[in-house]
Amino acid sequence: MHDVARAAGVSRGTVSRVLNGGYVSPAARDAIQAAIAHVGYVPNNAARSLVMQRTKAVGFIVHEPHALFLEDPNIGSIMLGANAVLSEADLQMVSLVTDSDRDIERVTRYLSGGFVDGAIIVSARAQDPITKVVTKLGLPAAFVGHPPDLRGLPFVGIDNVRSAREITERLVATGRRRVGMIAAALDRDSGSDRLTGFRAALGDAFDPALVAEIPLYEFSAGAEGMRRLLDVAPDIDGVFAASDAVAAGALRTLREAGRRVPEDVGVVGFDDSSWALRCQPPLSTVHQPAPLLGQRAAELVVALIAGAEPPREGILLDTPLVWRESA
Amino acid sequence: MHDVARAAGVSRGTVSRVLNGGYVSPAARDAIQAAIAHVGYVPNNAARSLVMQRTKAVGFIVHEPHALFLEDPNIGSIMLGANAVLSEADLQMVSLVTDSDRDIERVTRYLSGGFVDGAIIVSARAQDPITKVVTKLGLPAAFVGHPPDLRGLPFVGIDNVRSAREITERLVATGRRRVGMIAAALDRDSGSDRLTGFRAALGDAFDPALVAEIPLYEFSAGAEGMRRLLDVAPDIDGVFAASDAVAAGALRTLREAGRRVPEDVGVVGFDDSSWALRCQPPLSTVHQPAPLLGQRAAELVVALIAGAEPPREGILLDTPLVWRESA
DNA sequence: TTGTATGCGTTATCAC
DNA sequence: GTGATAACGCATACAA
Repeated sequence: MHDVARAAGVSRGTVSRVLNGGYVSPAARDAIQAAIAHVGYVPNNAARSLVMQRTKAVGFIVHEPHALFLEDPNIGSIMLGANAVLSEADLQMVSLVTDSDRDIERVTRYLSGGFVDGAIIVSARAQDPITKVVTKLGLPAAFVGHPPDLRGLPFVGIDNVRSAREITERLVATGRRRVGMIAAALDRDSGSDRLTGFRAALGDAFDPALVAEIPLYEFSAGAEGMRRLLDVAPDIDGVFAASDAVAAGALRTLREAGRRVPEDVGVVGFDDSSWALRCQPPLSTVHQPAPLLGQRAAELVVALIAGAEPPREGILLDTPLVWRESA
Repeated sequence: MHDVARAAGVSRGTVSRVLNGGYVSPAARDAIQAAIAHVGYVPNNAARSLVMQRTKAVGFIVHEPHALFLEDPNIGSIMLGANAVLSEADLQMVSLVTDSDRDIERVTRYLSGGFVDGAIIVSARAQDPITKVVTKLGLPAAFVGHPPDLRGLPFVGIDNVRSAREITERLVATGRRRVGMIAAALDRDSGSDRLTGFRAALGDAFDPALVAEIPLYEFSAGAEGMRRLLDVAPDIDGVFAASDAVAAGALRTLREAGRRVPEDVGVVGFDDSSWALRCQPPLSTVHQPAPLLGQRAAELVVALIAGAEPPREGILLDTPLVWRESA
């Protein structure tokens, strides 16, 4: 900047003013802009954030061991949704992957070090180091997903229990007698909530034997889960898969077993991701508004950064059923 | 920090020394650490980078309009590979998504503003704003993929021409007479190179009519491409799909058309992504070492940041064929 | 309208 | 070993 000021024959203060839009004469402005272009000057963000106390950057963190970046079709959409509104607010979204404990430790340092003005955090827990540092620092943050122990912090999510109950009821309404579930990720709230909803829908008809548990929302695990279901209940005629990817796996197993879908067995999924349309037949499923989740979360942090009061309670988004041909 | 110094009864300089590991008496050290814990002090990165002239952060940029984060199964693996080595070097990887022209402009500002010490850039072009700013600033950077116009800049990639030629030759060697290609993303070097390799493998037997062009590496586009191939050449008995996702789409079309794979027509893909094993039958394909790509690129920037000379030429990684049951 | 001076929170170079 | 003090590059209140 010193160079620019000298080249333009003005003081550094004036240069700063044209950069930030203050009072400056047209003549000086022109000279300075020419000088800027000439010396190829770029302002130093570190210095700027030091004095401004803000970076115009917002962190996007998926706090999940071994980044399910690769697995979960929703994450990407959430990211893009968040980025859209952050971008509109001229905030740079920086996404931080936490693939190991060491990463988590470094990310917390990054957050607390003042590199970002706020953060969006996907799938966190209250006892997480990241959640802790956020609350401790009072960093403007919004969470996506709502683990039971996170109440009190601003979040946006969906009602997994209710969605699961609704789609199960709809499945039952197609006349199924023996309906089971491939339940995934029971250690996460999304997974256990979906099972809860399924159970609620069935009421007395619920049969624990008809629940196949798998660790993750994965295609291959879904195929395996369906195999187990078929073993314990060859007469099964309805299946609620905990996600579309899981449902796709189930479909594969059913085809291999010679069962027709939806004639012999009805299958429903969850997410309404690209899997749903890619399946044969296309899946009936719960629409999860992933991009909207990201948008709302971003709007939250933007408001928080602007000084707004954190909302008293979380935001729950609608999850309409989309009925296709698999049930 | 002022608070810490006062609470511990020392000067700020001494506090800084225990943080960075300098000579300091055990007594003072203990007092300071206690004070740090007590006031909940966290160092300010902005101030630190301002004086240190480094941030210990590296940008990871996928420079592709409308982030193919969602589409490309490789990106995630490249990211994780890169993060692994950056993490090892205690560097924070921050990934920047460019989903619009506005994003691109903001990301260039972010890069030039000194928020990162280096960058890894996936699928860039020489005339890109991002590439330009990188070269102009002399920012330590490594590119993944090697568009023809990028020579001179450090990169790591694979030999698409050769890989495509090899797998096509292998496909022909299974006795196929009429082999076609579903060529995707011909506007990108990866896409056009794979077509070039395919053509080279076939030599005189190459028939332009047997090339179906699709815009992106997508399942549904693959299904559509296969449909077109079947129209122009019902007797087709071999297909090279430009990616596994494309091949998966082709498989769907073939099944719908009543063709058996590999009996009636042999199909091969590219990437060796999760699609390959998910297909029925599992795909023969070209293994693309995505995580390694990320690792090597990260190693490059780490070396560059440490002051190493940029390598004279790019690094090309091996792409072994993996032969399964689809051909 | 513009120049000057001060401070943002650290590290690093000195003397002590 | 430790305490002052000068940068680092910028924004801004104040003076001119």
